[in-house]
Amino acid sequence: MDSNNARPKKLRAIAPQRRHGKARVEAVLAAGAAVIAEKGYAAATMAEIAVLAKAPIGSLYRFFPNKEILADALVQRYVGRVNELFDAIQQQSPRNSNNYLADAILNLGVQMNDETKALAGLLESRADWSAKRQKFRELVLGRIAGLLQQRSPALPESTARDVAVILLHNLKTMRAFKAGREVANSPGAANELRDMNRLYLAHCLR
Amino acid sequence: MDSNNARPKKLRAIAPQRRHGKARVEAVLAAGAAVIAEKGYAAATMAEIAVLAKAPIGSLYRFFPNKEILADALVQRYVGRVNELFDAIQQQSPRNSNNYLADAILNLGVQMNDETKALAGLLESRADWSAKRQKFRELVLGRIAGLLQQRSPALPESTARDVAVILLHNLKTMRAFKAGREVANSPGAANELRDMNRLYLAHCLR
Amino acid sequence: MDSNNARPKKLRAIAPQRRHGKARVEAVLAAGAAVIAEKGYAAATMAEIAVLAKAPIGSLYRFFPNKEILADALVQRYVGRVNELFDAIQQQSPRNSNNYLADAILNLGVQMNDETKALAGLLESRADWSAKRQKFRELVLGRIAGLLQQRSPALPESTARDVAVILLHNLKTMRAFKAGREVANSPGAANELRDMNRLYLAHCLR
Amino acid sequence: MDSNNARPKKLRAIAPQRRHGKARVEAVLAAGAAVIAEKGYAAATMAEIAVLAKAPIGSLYRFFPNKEILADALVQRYVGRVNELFDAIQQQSPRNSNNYLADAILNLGVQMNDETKALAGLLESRADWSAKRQKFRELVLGRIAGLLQQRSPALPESTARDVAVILLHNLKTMRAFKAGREVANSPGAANELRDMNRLYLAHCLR
DNA sequence: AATGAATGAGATTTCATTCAT
DNA sequence: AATGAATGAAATCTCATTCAT
Repeated sequence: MDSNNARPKKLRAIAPQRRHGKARVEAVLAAGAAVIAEKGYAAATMAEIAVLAKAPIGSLYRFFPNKEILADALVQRYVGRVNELFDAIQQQSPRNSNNYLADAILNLGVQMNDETKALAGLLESRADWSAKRQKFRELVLGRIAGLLQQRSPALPESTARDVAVILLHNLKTMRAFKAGREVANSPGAANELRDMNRLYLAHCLR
Repeated sequence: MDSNNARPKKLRAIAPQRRHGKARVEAVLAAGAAVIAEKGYAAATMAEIAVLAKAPIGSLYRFFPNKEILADALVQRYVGRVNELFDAIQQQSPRNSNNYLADAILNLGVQMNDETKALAGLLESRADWSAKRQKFRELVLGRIAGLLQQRSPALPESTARDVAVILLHNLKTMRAFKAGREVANSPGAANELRDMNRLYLAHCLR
Repeated sequence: MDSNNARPKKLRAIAPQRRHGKARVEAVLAAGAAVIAEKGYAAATMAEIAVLAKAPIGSLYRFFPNKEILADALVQRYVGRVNELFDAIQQQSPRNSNNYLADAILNLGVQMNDETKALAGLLESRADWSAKRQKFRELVLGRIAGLLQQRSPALPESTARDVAVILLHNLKTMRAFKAGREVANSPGAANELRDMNRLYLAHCLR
Repeated sequence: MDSNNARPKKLRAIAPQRRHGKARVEAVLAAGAAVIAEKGYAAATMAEIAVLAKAPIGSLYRFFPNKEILADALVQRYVGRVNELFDAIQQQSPRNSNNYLADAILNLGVQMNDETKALAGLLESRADWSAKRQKFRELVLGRIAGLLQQRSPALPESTARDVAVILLHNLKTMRAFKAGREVANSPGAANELRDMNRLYLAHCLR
C-alpha cells in the first residue's frame, strides 16, 4: 500500500515483548542462520525461515523489519560471541605454553555453537557488505595480534598483524574441518593443521 | 527465484555451431563468471549476464538451457584449468627443491586468470552442489597427494592425503590474498604464508 | 531477490514491441484509468488492473515497471489530450462570440473520452504529486489565460490569470456534472452553470 | 488492502465511557481527519492515526471497530458541523442583502475548522460511498435551496435546486482556494469568485 | 536459427485487526 | 477494561524461462 510516509521506516530489530517472545526471536535467528548457511543469503527466503522457526511471517517481520536487518542481527550475534571467546583466551594466555596459545586460537571457531558457526560464511557472501566484513576482520585481527603481543611484547606491531592474518586463516580452516563442510576428512588432517599451526607460531615467537 | 523445478528438460550445454558461436559462448562464460563472482549464484540474474556478454538472452539459453547448466559449465572450465596447472607442475617437479614445490602449489590458485579465479567461490556457495564440490575436491587432493608421493615415494597414502588437505587450504588462502578479497593485507602476510607453507612441507618431507 | 544492483532501475514506461503490443498497453492504460478512477490510486491494485486488462501481471510490469510509473503514464496521456483540446479552441476562437468562447471552455472537460476523464481525479488524490499537479494546473491556466488575451488583448496578465482560475473551476464543475458523479442532477443545473459562466465571462470582457 | 471482508462484526462506534474517554475520541477523530486528509483514505494507516492521536491502537479499535466506521464517524461530524453553519445563516438571512447571502453561502466551507475541512475530500474519494455522499449532498442542496426560497418564496422548487447546485460548487471552489490546495492563487482569484457568485445570485433572484 | 518480449510462479513486505496479558 | 504485540491475507514486484516472430 503505497506508504509514501516520510517516517524513516523501521530501522532496527525490535526486541520481543510478550508471550514466548524471547524464545521466538531465538528461533527466528536460529532458523535464519540455518537457512542462510544452507542456501546463502540471496537464495534464503523469509518464508522458509519463518516456517523453520515455526513463526508466522508477520511475526518475523515484526522482529526483523527486512531481510537485511535479520542478517545484520545474525552478524551482531556472531561478533559478540567471537569477542567472548577472545576474552576467555586472554584471561588464560599468560600462564600457558606457545603450543597452548596456538591451539587455543586454532580452536576458536570450533567452539562457537552450530548456528553461530554456520553464519561465518554470511560475511563472505554479500558483496555490498565489504565494509561490515572488513570491520569484523579488523576486530579479529586486532584481537589475535593483541594475544601475540601479550605473549611476546617485543614483536613489532606490523609483524604481529601479518602473523595474525595467517593464524586467522588457519582458524577458519579448522572451523571448516570441524563443520564437516569438507566432507570426509580423516582426523589426520586436523592433526596436521594443528602441527603446522604450532610449528608456525613457534617459528614466529622464537 | 531459482525454482529448482524437476521437469526433465534439455540437460546439457549445446556446443555452438557456427559463426561467432564459439566467441559468444566464451563471452557468456566470462560474463557469468564475473556476475556470479560479484553477486553470488542466487543473486546473479541471467539478464545481467546476457547484457554483460552482449548476447541476446535467447542465445544465452540456446547454449545453456538453464542457469544451473551455465554454472556447471563454469565449474567444468575451472576443473580443466586446474588440471592443466597441475600437469605443468608435475612436469617440473622432480628437478626442484622442496621449497620450489611448496611455492608452486601455493601459487596454483593465483595463476588462474581472473574470471576463472572468480569462480572459485561458486563451488562453496551452492548447498546442493556438495556432491559436485566433493568430487572436485577429491580431484585436487589427489593431484596434490600425487605430487607429494612423486617427490617422496615413501610417504604413506593416507598421510599424503592429510598433508594435501593442508596444502590445499594454504593455496586457497593465498588465492584469497591475491584476489584482494582480504582488502588491505600488507605484503608481509603473503610472505608469512609462504614461509609457513615451506616450513610445513619441509617438516612433512623431512 | 535482493537486487543490490547499482543500475538505476527501470525508470520509464516501455513501449510495447511485439504481438498485439500496442493494444495491450492501451488495455492496461484503460484498465488502470478505470480501476484508479473507481478506487483511487492507493486502493487500486496492480493485480486488479491486470485482470481487467486481461494482461498477465508480468506483462503489466514490463510496460510499467511500477505503480507510480503507470499513474504517470495516465497523467501524461491526460495532459496530451487537454493540450489538443485547447489547440482546437484556439483555432476557432477569433471568429466567435464571447458566449461561444465561454461554452467552449466550459465543455472542455466533457469532451475528453471516458477513461481520460476518469483520471482527472488522479492528480488531486496523491499528496506527493503536488508538484506534478501544480505543473499541470499552470499549463491549463496559461492556456485559458491565453484564450482570454487572444480575445481581449487589453486584459492585464494578472487579471487574465485570476479569471482563468474561475473558468477552470467552472470547467471542472461541468465535467463533474456530465461524468454523473453528482448523481441525479437535473439538466437545469448544467444550464444554470452555462449561464453563470457566460454571465461572468461577459462581465470580465465587457 | 482494505480487505472488504463481509463478516458481520461490531457495527457501530462505541461511545467512550469514562475518564478521558471523550478527549481520546476527539483526539482520534482529529488524527484520523489529519492523516486521511494528507494521504487519502486507503493510504492512511490505523497505526499512524493512533500514533498521531497518542492513543494505543487497541483503544482506537475499542471506539471505532474498524477503519470504515472511523471514516463514517468523521463524516457524521462533518454533517453536524455543516448543519450548524446553515442554521446560523438561516437566522440572519432575512435581514441582509442578496450579496450578503451570496457571500455567506460562499464562505460556508471556509468557516469549518481545519480538521473538519480536511475531510471534505473523504466523501469524494471512496467509490462505494456514493450512497452516503449522495445523501449528504441532498442535505446540503436542500438547505441551500431553503435559504433561496426563504429569500425569494416565488422561486420554483426545481429552479431553487438547480441554483443550489451551482452555489454548492462555488462554495467548494472557495474552500479549495482557502485551503491552499490550489497552491499559489493570487487573492484576485477569490475576489473574482466572489463577484461571479454575487453576479449569478443577483441574476437568479432578480 | 536467432531474438528479446512476454509470462507467471514465487519472493518480499505491509497493515487491518485480534487477543493474550 | 486497556493495551500493543502478534498475525496472516493480500499487495507489490522480480526474474528464470518460453515461444512468437
